[in-house]
Amino acid sequence: MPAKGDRTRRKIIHAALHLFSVKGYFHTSISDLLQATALTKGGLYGHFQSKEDIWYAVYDEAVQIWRKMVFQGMRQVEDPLLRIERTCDHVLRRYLAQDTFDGGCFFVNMLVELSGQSASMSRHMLRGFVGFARLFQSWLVEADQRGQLQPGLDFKEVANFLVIALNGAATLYVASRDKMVLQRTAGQIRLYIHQLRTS
Amino acid sequence: MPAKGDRTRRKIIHAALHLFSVKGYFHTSISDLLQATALTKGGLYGHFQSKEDIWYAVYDEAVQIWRKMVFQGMRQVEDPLLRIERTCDHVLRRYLAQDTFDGGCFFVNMLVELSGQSASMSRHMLRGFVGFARLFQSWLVEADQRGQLQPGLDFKEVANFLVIALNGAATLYVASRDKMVLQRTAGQIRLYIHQLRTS
DNA sequence: CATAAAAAAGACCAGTCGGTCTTTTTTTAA
DNA sequence: TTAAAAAAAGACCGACTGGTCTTTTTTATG
Repeated sequence: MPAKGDRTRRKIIHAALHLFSVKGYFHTSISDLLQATALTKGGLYGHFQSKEDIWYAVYDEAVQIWRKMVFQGMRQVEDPLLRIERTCDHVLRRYLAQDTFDGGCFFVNMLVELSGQSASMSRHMLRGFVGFARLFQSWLVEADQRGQLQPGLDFKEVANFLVIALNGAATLYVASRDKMVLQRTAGQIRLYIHQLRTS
Repeated sequence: MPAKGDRTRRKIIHAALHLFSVKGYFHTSISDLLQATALTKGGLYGHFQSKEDIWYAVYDEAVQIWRKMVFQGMRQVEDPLLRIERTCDHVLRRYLAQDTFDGGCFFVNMLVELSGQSASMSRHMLRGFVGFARLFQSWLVEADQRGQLQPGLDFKEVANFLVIALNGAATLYVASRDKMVLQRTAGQIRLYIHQLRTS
């Protein structure tokens, strides 16, 4: 079983993850990738068929890292509303504030850049965002079954709004590099979630 | 007074505004611009010194259009909280939902794409976003002076959160093209603002 | 209508783009 | 240690990048 190839492949993926995050997909050239990996064209194209191919591998890797950061220890949190609050907090104060990928949020950056450019790539990402919203929605349903929620709430709308707030924070943070943006957002999201509770 | 030149200049700006919105700044080539304006290099570079020059002109134009759409009739609204609500609604249901520039929100798209690429361009835009947040903040102060707000609110934080929510809606809308995203966000923002009121 | 100035044309530039292909080197396993 | 396979090298490709510059055409004005 060849081991060297896997290592190189991973090296490419991580270099690309960093570059795509910071420079964007289109503005990252193959030469940038070659420089970052100390490879040549032959070396790189032996592992991937195309730039787009690299992107899909990068996306998968990014999802794995993101999941690990954001949902860590979340199974033990029994209160579903607290789980939502903590998850949002992890997105803002861990994933974003610790500059996991540099260049802000890989997913939001790519979503904005690739929408209208590559139908398949943006569809791919959109599925991720929708899945995230649906997870929040299921936790809201869970909270409702426990009688924790105010009556008359539209769960889908609330879940959507949370994802949107996180996305918005990522856009403003990437430009300002001001961690206050993240803290303020975390504060308001907590407030918002508290107001969903039965008073 | 030459009139033809101005018309061509405007034609370039509008074509670029559309292309930058849909394809992004880097992914829009000068040839794209030439094709869209039916000009040649000589014609285009007679009006602008560089691609970046075009961008700055496009930005100014975009701001003008955005302002007109979003703040229309807002001076007559005396209740500052209602003014905030209406402005957010205009951003979502007019500016975004009517696909003013195609490709979602020009400002958010550019902010994400150009952050970390061009310090001057992203600083330029960031100033716009900060100004928008400050406007909300001043309206919140106004509302507070009228005794309309709950005690203990952080105006800066609230203003920031509103801008962030609008930004987030733009990112999700550009990818999904689902107007429900905008309606849901409008609903939640209204709810959020209502909860700021003295109960 | 003539003329000066503005506008547009388009050939040209060096550099870069993503990608291919043959050759060489390195790694792996017998 | 050697042979097969995997990995990497790097020359090469056509297309395209943003931008310059001289020439031609169009426009506005006396």
